[in-house]
Amino acid sequence: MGSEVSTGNGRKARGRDDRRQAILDGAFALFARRGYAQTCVQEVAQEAGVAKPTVYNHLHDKESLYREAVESAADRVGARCVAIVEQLREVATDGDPRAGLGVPIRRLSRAYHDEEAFAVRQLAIAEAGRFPDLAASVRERTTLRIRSALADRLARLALAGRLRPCDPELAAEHLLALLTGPLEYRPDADPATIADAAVEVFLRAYGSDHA
Amino acid sequence: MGSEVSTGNGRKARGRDDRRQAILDGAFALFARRGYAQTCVQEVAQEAGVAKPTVYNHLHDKESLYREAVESAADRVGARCVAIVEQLREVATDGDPRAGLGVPIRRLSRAYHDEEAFAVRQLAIAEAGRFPDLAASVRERTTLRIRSALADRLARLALAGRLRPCDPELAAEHLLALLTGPLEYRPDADPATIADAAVEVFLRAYGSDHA
Amino acid sequence: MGSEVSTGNGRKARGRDDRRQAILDGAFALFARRGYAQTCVQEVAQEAGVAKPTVYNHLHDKESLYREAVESAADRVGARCVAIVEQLREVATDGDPRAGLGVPIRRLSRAYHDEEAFAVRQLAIAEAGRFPDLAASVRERTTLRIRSALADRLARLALAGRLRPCDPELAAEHLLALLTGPLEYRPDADPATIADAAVEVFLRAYGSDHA
Amino acid sequence: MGSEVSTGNGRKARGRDDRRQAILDGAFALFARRGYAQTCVQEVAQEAGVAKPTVYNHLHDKESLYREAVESAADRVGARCVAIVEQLREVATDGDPRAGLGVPIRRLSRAYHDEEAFAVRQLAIAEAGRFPDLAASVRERTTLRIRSALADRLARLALAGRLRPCDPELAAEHLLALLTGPLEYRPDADPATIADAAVEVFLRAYGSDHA
DNA sequence: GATGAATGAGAGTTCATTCAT
DNA sequence: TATGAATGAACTCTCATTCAT
Repeated sequence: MGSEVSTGNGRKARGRDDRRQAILDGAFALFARRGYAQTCVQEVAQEAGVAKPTVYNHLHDKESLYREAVESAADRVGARCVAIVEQLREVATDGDPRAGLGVPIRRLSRAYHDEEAFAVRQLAIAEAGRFPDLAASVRERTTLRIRSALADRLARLALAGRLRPCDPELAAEHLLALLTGPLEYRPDADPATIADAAVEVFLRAYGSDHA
Repeated sequence: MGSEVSTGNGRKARGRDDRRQAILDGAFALFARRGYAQTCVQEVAQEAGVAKPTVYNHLHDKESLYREAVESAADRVGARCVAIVEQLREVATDGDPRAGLGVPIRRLSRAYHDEEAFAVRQLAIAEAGRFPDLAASVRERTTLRIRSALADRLARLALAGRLRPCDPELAAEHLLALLTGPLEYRPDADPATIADAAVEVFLRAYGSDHA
Repeated sequence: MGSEVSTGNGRKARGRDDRRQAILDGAFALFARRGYAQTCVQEVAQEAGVAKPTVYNHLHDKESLYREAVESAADRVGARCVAIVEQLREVATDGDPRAGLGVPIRRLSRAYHDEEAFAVRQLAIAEAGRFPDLAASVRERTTLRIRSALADRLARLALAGRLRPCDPELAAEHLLALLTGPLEYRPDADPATIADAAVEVFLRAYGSDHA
Repeated sequence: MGSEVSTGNGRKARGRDDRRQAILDGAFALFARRGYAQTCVQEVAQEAGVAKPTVYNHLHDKESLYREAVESAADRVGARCVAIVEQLREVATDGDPRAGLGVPIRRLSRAYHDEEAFAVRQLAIAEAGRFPDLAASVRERTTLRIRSALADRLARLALAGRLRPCDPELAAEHLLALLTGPLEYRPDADPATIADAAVEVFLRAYGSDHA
């Protein structure tokens, strides 16, 4: 309660931001379901329970609306995945790498292939013509951020002698590729199974010889 | 006389198909550059040097136009890649696998990541809302076909003892993933370099022990 | 204050309805002059002094526009004719029926054959293919309503012994047919003359014997 | 067989006319079902089993096609009705007019209200905007021709003292009106019943006093 | 700040009509 | 003469965006 009324300003501002976020979330859902051109601002307004001009008050035009909706969702997805990668921190530096990697990588695989993550990637690519830099922006917020966090962990493992010496950035790319690639071919496969096979292959290629 | 008739017919029929293909090719180029909604049929017609209704005579509506343009290009890309994979036939069954794989995989990497291939994948995903089955259709024509051809080659290599025993389908997926994944992170990287690293990792994981 | 509000609301609401009615009236005039297909929504908008989408805001599409324009005019025509028929109320129950019927039937004849009434009937029939129920709807609003009012009057006359006993519905149909029929053959004839002949024949057939 | 091959010219010419008439008949059926604008020349061609340009070879453009199709059907309808009216010739000049009129008028009623007759009247009115003189042309070919034939018969009856002296043209209009009018109000009524009531009323108004 | 109403611009689609064969 | 193919011209409808309240 205290926080609710802490300041008149705070409440208003929070209210504004909430409404803005509600619009963005509804917009993202609609864009994901129907694509940019099929989704009209009218519908976004309805979904958020406001009138059309209100949408224009918060997001200046349809393009901003799209961009911000996608980037906002990308941040969410990126944050989720990075949080999982960072759980590799302690567990993975000792013990059998296979055991240490297994569980987190499975979780990463699931998070990286859930509905929202797919939608973010799709929307970023779909309108590459209209938003030439959106794909890069989303990549920054998701893939690169995740790769970076993962490379950190792999570097520590290599330093600890649990992986053979390697370029950690490239190793991370390879691990993520092994995670993502097979789902291209079998969209209905179980991410966990894919993950286990990926770890297997990754360790055979990158594990230290005496492992 | 026979040749006259057949030529006459052939010319006509060929003429029709040529025009149709010209429309599809122009459409694909425009769709790739601007996306589905931004591209108007008028422009497609201009690009192909015909009038708008002619486009409608050959392809029933804008949606068919898109679908057929994308599928036609997908067939082209698939055929190119499969042809390269099939060059692995002779070279790869003897000698050092590294040497045998290196060149064709580099070529595959380039073919798999050229402009047209990118565009095909992008257009298939971009309008998943409007064409729910197009992505699958394109996957069938490109990725799955290529994976299948590659799995054939890898199976022969495994049989020849040049790879460790493995599920050739999964091995193919992994090799292709190692080829494709890193380009997601560094779109400007050199496909050849990527390819070499991919082969390196692949062989460390899948090569027979005494290699 | 109450009046202010109600006026304000009234003005707004009235303004909306006025604009809607203006669109319908303009549309009816154009449809009558050129037919459904020849009239484009653009012109309707111009005629009403609004922009094209405004027409679509008020009437959902061209078909609704047509239907509502015709039905609205039909209501007008029906109301006019019924009002005339109801003037038969007092005059016709005593005195010479010929004298009592003469004037109102002349007026009815004119009202039933004025430009708007013709147009309504024509537009209802013209697009019977596209609007299979419009003809019935218009008949309900005009002919049947008028017949019903006229049958009421004739029933009273029969009850008063001024007409021979008869089915008033059928008698009304016959009177109206005698009024309308001849104009089919001579569109330029004077409705009043036609009316007098109709009354003459009607009374010879339906008048009480001692008249 | 003889007539089939009587002359090469005859056959050809007959073939031409047959094809032309087939086109007109198909066109009339389609126009009746869908209206002028909804019917496209393509469909008319299909219905007649020829290619589109063939239609243009026989009938110069869509407007001629419509006009000629409607007029041709109008001639058919008019001829049928006139033939029936002319059966009044012998029967009606002696004996009870009621008996003499009854049957032919029933038949006329049916012929005047069959599907084709309705369609002809509808198509003539429907496109009054585009073909300002078509309604008059059709009226000439149907209503006026029938009225004229009927007036002839009624004149003979009057001359024979079986009807009171009257303007036969007007009397014919009135009889036809009594026949047609009630069907406006009850499209599903039985034409024969209507006809009987019409004859009843007509004779009460126009019958000679001592009948 | 939020809304109902209005609009300018533009796109897909259809069709009568004409060539070239 | 009959046709397959091509086209110019329209027209319906939609939508992002802006006023006035």
